[in-house]
Amino acid sequence: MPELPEVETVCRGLEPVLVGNTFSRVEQRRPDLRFPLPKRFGERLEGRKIEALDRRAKYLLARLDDGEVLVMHLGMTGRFAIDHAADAKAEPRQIAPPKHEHIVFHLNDGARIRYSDTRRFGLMDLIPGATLDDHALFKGLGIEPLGDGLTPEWFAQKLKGKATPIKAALLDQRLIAGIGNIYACEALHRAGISPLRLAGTLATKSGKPTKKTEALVDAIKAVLVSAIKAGGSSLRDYRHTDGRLGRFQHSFKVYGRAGKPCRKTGCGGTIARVVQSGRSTFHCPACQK
DNA sequence: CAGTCCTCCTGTCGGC
DNA sequence: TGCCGACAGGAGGACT
Repeated sequence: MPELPEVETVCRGLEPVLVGNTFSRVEQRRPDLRFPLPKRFGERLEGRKIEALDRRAKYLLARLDDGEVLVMHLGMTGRFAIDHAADAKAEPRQIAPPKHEHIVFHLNDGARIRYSDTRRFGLMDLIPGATLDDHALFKGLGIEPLGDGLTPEWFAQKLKGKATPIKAALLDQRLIAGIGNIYACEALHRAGISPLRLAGTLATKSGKPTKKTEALVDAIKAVLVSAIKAGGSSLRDYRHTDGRLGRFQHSFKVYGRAGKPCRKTGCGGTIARVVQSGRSTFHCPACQK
């Protein structure tokens, strides 16, 4: 579910509540999400002040005052909801928590942050900040698509000789980190590139960028920036931390639009759905080459 | 090594 | 209605 724009939106929603605040108590209702939660997870968080909240790829990183980092990933269905201090106080104690609400962070000022995750593909871990980059989750993670590193020259060099379809390359978090199924489809449509095209054909033999490489780099950045501005995309589970829905799903040109007309001006094509490496790809065969 | 497929888990939706 | 299969935003790990 949540790809870079959704995680970024969640990060911006949590930041003003978390940063400068201190965990007073953590309710942990099951021992694991996708992986076992760290030993003594709650106790290790209690009393810790949150100094900063960052996003890396699709991960949220809460920097704690003891040098540890609370790493959080939303998987497919992870969701944070904030109860501000006044609301948390006003509401009577719940009789039974919602079925898939697994973790509740209580903060010193009385606010609560509730994490729910139906499918439990999310993860949380506590990792020393100094070793974060060497941790298995982050070692080998690719560059940020909205950073300075993503240039046509860099991308062409990476794609050179690749025999995999460009759609799969966009989903490979070891190259560019943060793009998921929706934004891979949307970026390719925006760039006029077929998702079936082999990645290596987006560079010259010597690894130089082509017009297509440039178009794709521009499209990736543009679609992610637009989606962040719209507060992400809401399909099934994704919500802002205040419960609002994202709006970018209304701007989809291809995702989820199989059988509908292509929205590119003057194209006249029909959006098709194909399956690539087990996942749905939406594209317009008429204008994506 | 590169590339592909399966799997974790729960819920929903469409077809018969 | 009920049952069954397909599918859903991710990504680690096991294959070939």
